[in-house]
Order: sequence, then structure tokens, then C-alpha cells
Amino acid sequence: MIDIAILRNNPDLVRANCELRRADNVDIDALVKLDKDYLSTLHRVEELRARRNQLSKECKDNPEARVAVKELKVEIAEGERSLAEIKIDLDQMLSWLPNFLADDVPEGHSDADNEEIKSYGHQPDFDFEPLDHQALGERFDIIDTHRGAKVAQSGYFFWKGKGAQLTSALFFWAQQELIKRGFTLFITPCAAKASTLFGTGYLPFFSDQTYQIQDEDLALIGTSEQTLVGYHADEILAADSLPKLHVAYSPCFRTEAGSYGKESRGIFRVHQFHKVEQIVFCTPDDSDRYHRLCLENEEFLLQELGLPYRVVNVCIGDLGAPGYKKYDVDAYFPGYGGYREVCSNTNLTDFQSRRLGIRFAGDGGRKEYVHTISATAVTDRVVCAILENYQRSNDVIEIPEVLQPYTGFDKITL
RNA sequence: GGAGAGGUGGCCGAGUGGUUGAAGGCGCAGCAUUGGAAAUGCUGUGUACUCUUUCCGGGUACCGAGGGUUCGAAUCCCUCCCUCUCCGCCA
Repeated sequence: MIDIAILRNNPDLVRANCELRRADNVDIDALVKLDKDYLSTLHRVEELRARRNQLSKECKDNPEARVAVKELKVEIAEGERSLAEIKIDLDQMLSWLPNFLADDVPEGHSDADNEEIKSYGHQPDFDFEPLDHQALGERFDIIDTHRGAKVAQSGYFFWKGKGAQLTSALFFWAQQELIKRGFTLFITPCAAKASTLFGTGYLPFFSDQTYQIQDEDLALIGTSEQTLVGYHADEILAADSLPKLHVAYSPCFRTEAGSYGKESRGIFRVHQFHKVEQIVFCTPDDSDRYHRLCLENEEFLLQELGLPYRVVNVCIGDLGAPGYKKYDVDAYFPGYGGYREVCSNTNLTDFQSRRLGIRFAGDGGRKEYVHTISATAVTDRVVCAILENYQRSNDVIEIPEVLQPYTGFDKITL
């Protein structure tokens, strides 16, 4: 949600932003007019109510006032009705407005237009034909998509044996590393109510991505960002408690409606994956800084794992409506033969905090909305990257050294 | 799943139809007292929206949520939600 004051004072700014982001489902002129209607109706209703309240006080010793109030009531009820209707429409339109953009977000329509700002590491050389993660998973019997489909549905899978051990090791290690860097660990609910999804921007923008639980006001979380940011809803945080650095490990459920094709081979795009997530609540002045800090953490983890990667500044068209600026980190997948996204790191500024009512007491006791940052640490995709980069022949996959204390073995063999 | 209790301001807690936005207490802030502090005393202290205004005020709304009765509801009626306790079941 953006600040409605900006819309009132500078509608052209909002209009330009919508055009830039191709948010064509909100008519700014209609929105501005509706807001004016809202305010004038509000004033009318409040004036009527003020008169009613005044007259009510006289009723005790002036029976005639009662008649007057009775007449007023009809008018008030009518005004309140139209006020409520306008408010619903207004909120609905406001909820679709995208966040503003950072100045340095590149133009462009798709991930092909993202701007590479850094690359790190060397793509490995193989004296054999490297396999992709799906082929490796089957060959070493560590990924089982067929049985995932059998017990659940296509798009669900099992990690098995040393694959499962490696995955557990990665997630545990990543959590430990972030805890060392000052993050507080959470284990979160894996379901969230509609207001939580709305507050984090997943409603209305990504409504077709969520699994709704039948007959409940609950959906399976698409990311622990939803519950971790919602954690502080309707709270006023002490300024000296900022920044709050939260980390959680959770499953993530996504319907992935209509996203089949080449990119979905293996377990790269599935209905349930697992993620260690970084969440930051900070003051507006600090959000750039902590956005970069989360990126540094992502890079640190990939570097420790010895994975080659690049960092991209995500372009306008590839940046979700709630985002102000986003860095993706793409690891190199030799079996696939290219870079693929493993981390995504978004500065949401006050877009979520405004919807959720998360504020802090600023200078002079004034209450301001915090900024939030949501950034991946690691997911199953990183395990896939490890498999592809650490295959040493068609018969051996090594384990990155930093994970060996957690796996208890240093290679996976046939 | 069964039974019961309860939801009032940052917290505790009064309050069953009319100057109650809400007593009292705690907490917090300022001032006084003090060599300094504790203790004590005095004063102040909700939120949101909106108008005028820009820090002084006006209006409206808010006592879990929604609806109803009434000139008027924290207070009466209905529906729902949530929390807690006990029993059952259970990782």
C-alpha cells in the first residue's frame, strides 16, 4: 500500500509509476475522484452525526428534539451506507497500486533484461558430460519425483537417503550461519489467514499462487516471509529494537498455476520446496543498507559452498508489484548449462508495513512505518546446484567441505 | 470433540442507558523536594481519520467484531470471533 497522501498531493507521480510498472488495472483519475467523493461524503456524515449528538443532549428535557433526531437518523443511515460503499471500492483500488521504484531499477520486461552487477567463481570444467540435478537425483537415488507424484501430485518430491541428509545439513548450516550474524531463529506456522497474505502483498497480487484450505480462512504459506512479517502486525516497535533480523526455515507451497515447460524439469519448480529466509525490519533510512547486507549474506553462503554465481539487479518488468528494488542471485548449474535463480532479495520499503500496521516510534515520539526486507538464504535449489557443481564423475558427488560436519560423509556414491 | 470463564486505554482494573474517552492503580514524562538518589508531592499522559491549523484547537469514530433496540449504548438484545481453564483425544 502506498501513502494516500501522495496520491492526494501528487497524483501524477502515482500515475507515472503505474505506467512505468504497467499496472493498468487501476484508473488513477477514477481513483482520485473516488477519494474526493469519499472525503466529501465523510464530511457530510460527520457533520450530520455532530448535529445528532448535539440534539441528543437536549432530548432529556426537550421532547421536541427527539422528533428532529429521528429525522436526522434516516439521513445519517443513508450517508453511512454510501460512505461504506465508497470505502470498499476505494480500498480495493488502493490495494492494487504497486510500490514505487528505486531510481536504479533497470528498465525491461523480463528476466532477460535484468542487469548483471557481479559474477563470482569459476564455472567448473568436466572431463565427462555433466548431468543435471534430475538425472543425478535418479542415478544416485536421492531425489524421487515419481513417488512424490504417487503420494501427492506431480510437482511434489522426496529427498531420499544422502540427498535428504545433504539437504538437512545445508538448511541447518545456513540457519547457524545467520544466527552467528545476529539473526533470531523462528519456526513458523505454515498456514496464514487472508489478512496476513494481504498485508504482505501476496493478496491480491499473487492470489492464484496460494493453496487455500477448504472452509477455513487459511492458506498454506508460499514463503515464511508471510508469517514472519505478519508476526509484527499492528505493533509499534521500539526504535532501539531495530533492526530486527529474523530467520526461519519452512516449507513453501505454491500452486505454480500454468508454469510448465523446460524450466520445470526436475525439482526446480515444484509445489512444495523448502527455504531458509531472512527478514529485516528497519527504519526507512536503513533499508538500503540492510538490503545490501542480506545480499552479502547470500553471497557469503554461496561462496562458502564454493558455488559460482552472479548477482543481478532485477528489472521493472520482473519485479513484483510490492517490491521497490530486488537483487536476484543466480547460481551456475553446469548440468543445465547456465545460471538459474537461487536467491531473491527484495526491499519492500513501507509497502507491507503500511498494510500490516508495523510502525516504530521515531524522533519526537512520532510513529513511522518501518521498512521490510525479504531475502532468501538457501532453498532446495541450492542443493541442486551443489549436486551439479560437485559431481566428480558419473559415479561420485562430493560434499562441500563446510557441510561435511553436518552430513557426516564427504561424498555420495552409487 | 464436551463443559465452563472471560474479552474495557501501554498494563492491572472499576463501570448495567445520558457532561464516561471512560474512576482508581501501575507504568511513563515534566516539575517540586534532595548534595545526589530513593521515597514523597503536583501536573500531564489513548488511537485513527478529518477540518482548521501546523503544533493551539474543532469534529467524528473506537470499551473483541458485526448487527439490533433507543433521541442517546462500554452498559440492554442477537450473531460471530478470539483467549483462558477443566475433561476427552493426540505428535
